[in-house]
Amino acid sequence: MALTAAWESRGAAQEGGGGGVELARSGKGGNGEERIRQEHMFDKVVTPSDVGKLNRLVVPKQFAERHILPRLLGGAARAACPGAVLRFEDGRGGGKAWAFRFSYWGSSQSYVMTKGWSAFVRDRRLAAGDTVSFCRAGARLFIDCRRRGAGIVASAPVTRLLVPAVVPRVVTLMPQRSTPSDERAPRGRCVRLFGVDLELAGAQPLPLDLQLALMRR
Amino acid sequence: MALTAAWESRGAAQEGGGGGVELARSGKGGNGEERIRQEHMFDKVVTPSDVGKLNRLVVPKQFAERHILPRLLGGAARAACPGAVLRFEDGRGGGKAWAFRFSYWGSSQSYVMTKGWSAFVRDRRLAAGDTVSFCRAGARLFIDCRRRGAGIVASAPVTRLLVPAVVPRVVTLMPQRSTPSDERAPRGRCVRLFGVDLELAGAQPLPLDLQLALMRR
DNA sequence: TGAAGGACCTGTATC
DNA sequence: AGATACAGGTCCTTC
Repeated sequence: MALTAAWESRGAAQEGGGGGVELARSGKGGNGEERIRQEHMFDKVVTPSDVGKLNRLVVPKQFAERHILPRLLGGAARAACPGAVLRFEDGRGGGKAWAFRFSYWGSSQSYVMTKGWSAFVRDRRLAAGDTVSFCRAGARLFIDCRRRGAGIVASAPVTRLLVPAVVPRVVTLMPQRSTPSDERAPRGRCVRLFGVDLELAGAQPLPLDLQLALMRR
Repeated sequence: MALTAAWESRGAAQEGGGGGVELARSGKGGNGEERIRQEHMFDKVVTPSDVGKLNRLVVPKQFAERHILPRLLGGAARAACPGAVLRFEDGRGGGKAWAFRFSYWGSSQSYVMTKGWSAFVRDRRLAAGDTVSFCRAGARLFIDCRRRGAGIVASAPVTRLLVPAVVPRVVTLMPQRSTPSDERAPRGRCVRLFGVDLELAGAQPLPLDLQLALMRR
């Protein structure tokens, strides 16, 4: 089965288009630096199940059907793509990337990211109440997260501007976890999300920006 | 886990050789009676999953690769035989036989018996902690089981002798199940296992002793 | 409809 | 410490 479909830029990639964000990051600079026009796709405040033993993230149907499915097989629907793999670059930069199997569970009529998801949860120490955020820049996908309480109210329309680098602290309604914070990404950095250009640490720009690989069978 | 003997008569099939067992059973006699030289292959103390809803028995890799795979397709390995059916005669005699689908699950890199296994579990009222025992005699395969606590210490070398007809009771470390014992095969008979000749009740000697049928795909 | 079967996945223990 | 084995799960199709 050929999953060719281009995730291509329909709006944001047009110059000066609608929701694109273009910022330069003055970071480690060098030849790895690159301007990236990013478009926010969606946030989700993860549930206990999303970060628990079920090893899956339920993807809101709207997001799945509006942003992911149309790109798979050029509009062919559920049955056609039983097991696609989506590759997301780490929103913090550093060249790390995450691959998630994206599929539809007919029994619960929901879209999920399964294989690979638990690794992200572990690595980022994601906990219930935290927010994962998905973004794209052209054909490249990005994922990042922020802690609960570090929130930005995400009520803006699709392809909105991303979070500012500095945000007001809000009241924490849920008890803080016991995990030592120094084991996590610093909160300031986490909040920054996709609002800035990503530093490309690796030399090569990762040949496959959006890797849609059908898994065996 | 003691993974013992070669499938082939390396020692046992030679006359008077090492591990072969040859006993006459004076039972129902008649023309169905037959002497069978049996060679023990392997035991497994079944886990809750092996007898639960998963409907599969995980076959220890060593046993699968050393005793089963070489016989399938003349040594062709995993990819070549994705779904074979192994036929085992019931170790208690009576002409009953069990067919199990034998396959390899690449995702967990483990060998399993699937289709047909749950029927055996039900029929023999196999429970976690019980032991299933696989044996062969020439090209014929046999399966039997014994209750936990009725154990024989299986620490003998390859192609060891099988269990004696009478064994000392050993201390039962695990609590006895509540299942009434009269619903099961008598313990004495069960313990006997393959240590005696099998009575062939059926008229025809079952045309295919070792049935290796490749299934679809 | 439900149970069985088939393929897939993952954490844990172990080597 | 990385790789492996496997116990215990998932969903989904078939019957």
